Amino acid sequence: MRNQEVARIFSEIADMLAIQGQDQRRVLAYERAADSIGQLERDVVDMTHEGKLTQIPGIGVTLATKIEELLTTGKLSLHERLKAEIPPGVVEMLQVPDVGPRTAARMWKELGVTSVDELEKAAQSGRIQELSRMGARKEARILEGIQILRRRSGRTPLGIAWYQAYDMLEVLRRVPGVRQAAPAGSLRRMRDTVGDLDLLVAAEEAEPVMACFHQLPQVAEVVQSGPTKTTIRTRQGLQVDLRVMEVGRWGTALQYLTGSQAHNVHLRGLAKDCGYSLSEYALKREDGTEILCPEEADVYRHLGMVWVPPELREDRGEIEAALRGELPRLVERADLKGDLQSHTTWSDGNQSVGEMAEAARSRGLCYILITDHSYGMGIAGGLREADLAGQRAEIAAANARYHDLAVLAGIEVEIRADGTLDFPDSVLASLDLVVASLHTGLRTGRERTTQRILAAIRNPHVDVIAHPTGRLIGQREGADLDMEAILQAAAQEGTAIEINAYPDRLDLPDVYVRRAVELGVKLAINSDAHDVRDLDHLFFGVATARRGWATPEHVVNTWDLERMLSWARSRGN
DNA sequence: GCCGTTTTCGGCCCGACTGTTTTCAGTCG
Repeated sequence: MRNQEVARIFSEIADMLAIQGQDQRRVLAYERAADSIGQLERDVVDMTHEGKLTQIPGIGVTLATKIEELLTTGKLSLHERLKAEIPPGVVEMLQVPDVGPRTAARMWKELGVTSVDELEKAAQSGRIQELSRMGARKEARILEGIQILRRRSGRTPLGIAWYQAYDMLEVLRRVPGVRQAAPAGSLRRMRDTVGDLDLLVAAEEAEPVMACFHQLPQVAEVVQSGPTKTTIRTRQGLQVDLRVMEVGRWGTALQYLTGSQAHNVHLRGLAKDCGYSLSEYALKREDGTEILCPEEADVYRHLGMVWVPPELREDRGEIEAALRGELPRLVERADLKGDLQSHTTWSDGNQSVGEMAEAARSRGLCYILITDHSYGMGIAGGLREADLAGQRAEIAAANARYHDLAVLAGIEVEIRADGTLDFPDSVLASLDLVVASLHTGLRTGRERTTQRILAAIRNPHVDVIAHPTGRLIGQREGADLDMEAILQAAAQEGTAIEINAYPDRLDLPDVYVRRAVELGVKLAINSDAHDVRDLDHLFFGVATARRGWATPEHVVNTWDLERMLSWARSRGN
């Protein structure tokens, strides 16, 4: 059973307990456990065998026992019992915006509604507004919520949400009186997908900002609107929250709005221990006097710690590390000296070797590895052995043109079904670096897929394993892999694991980056550019690395050319 | 439900907006 499955069951239990009106704390405990397991960098199965479940934040003895039951029997008695008591459609109703556990329970108990479809019928027939403390408006909201739910297409990839947020912020920044404007929420934490956009503006007056926000061309509908907070839905169906704050409260507001929820809860608990109450407005002493925090760092400083980079704010140990003053110096885009995966017209890229080289140079890189596909990737027009000489000539020509950029000869070689590679070792040895990946047979089972990758990791000519899980965000789950075995092997062999910066991939996913960093695995942040513009995606790859606590030292393409090549040569090239 | 050099019991973050209400519950983040 995979972590996501355990997380889903716990989350369902939380929903069902909430519908039953049970203690909110108990509900929260299950929600927290679900979150924690969903973000776990280790296999929960392995953790169980090692007897380390209670080391997972939010997992105590009771929940650890439940996880064991789930993994041994494939079922959880509490879950089964709740499922027998509450119709599944009632739990589904929680997906409807503005329907929470109380409303769902009342619909079920008082109207006999047991599905979203029945809820819609009840609303259309006016039965909901007849209930006490319900009204026509609430009923209309529920109907609207059902429509939104049916249109909703899930979470938005970071690479798309990022540009949408910046387009809106660009306009808001020009409103007179605006001092600062920034993204917050999961977007600022650079999660691989975001559920909605959170924007924060500091301004002398809120009204003009809100007025401008309402009139943005992206707005399809204003969902709610108050003096300091407005929620809209864009034409693409993305929800955007805007909060406007006084200039002097920027620090607390940005901290609050960035989250994560778990990070904030922990931080506010800490504030309480220090005799403060922390909100988005200020740190408040017990006598009611406020300490304003114009900058985010002020908030952390008052609580006795250093500023925590947003990418780390998931309550995964960053607060403890910040209190000790031991946060890592995370890798930054400016640390990258090269890119180790790029495609050209020799396979499925849009530009020539020369054009890619120029684009890399103009983005401040000192080296770029040309990695066209090998022939096994037939759909991408992969290279045959005979093509390599011609490509090498182009690479040599590009090198002759620059004194400040090295164009390296590489390949993205296909890992075949049996774990062997498309090219013999003799060919691979002639290249500067070899990147290996699999594009087919991702669904052939955990054991087989893991073995294929392990074989490639152990090949001394292979320097980098590209997009290891093969996931395509929002389209395809990653392969079922024994990631722990893969990372252990990579650590032992010195093979680098790629963090593919393509916004659809961001693969290795952040939770495994964290584990890779713990194990001392070498990482490579690569654009996988098929077009010169794709080189800009490196930024998202860096963000993913940062979310996994990676420092420049972990990332081979922050190293200068000499050191990077000497590592590659030590691998057998 | 979890968690702890204040505690093994008694805490567990804080506020905006909405709707149906004359003071607050529900939802959301």
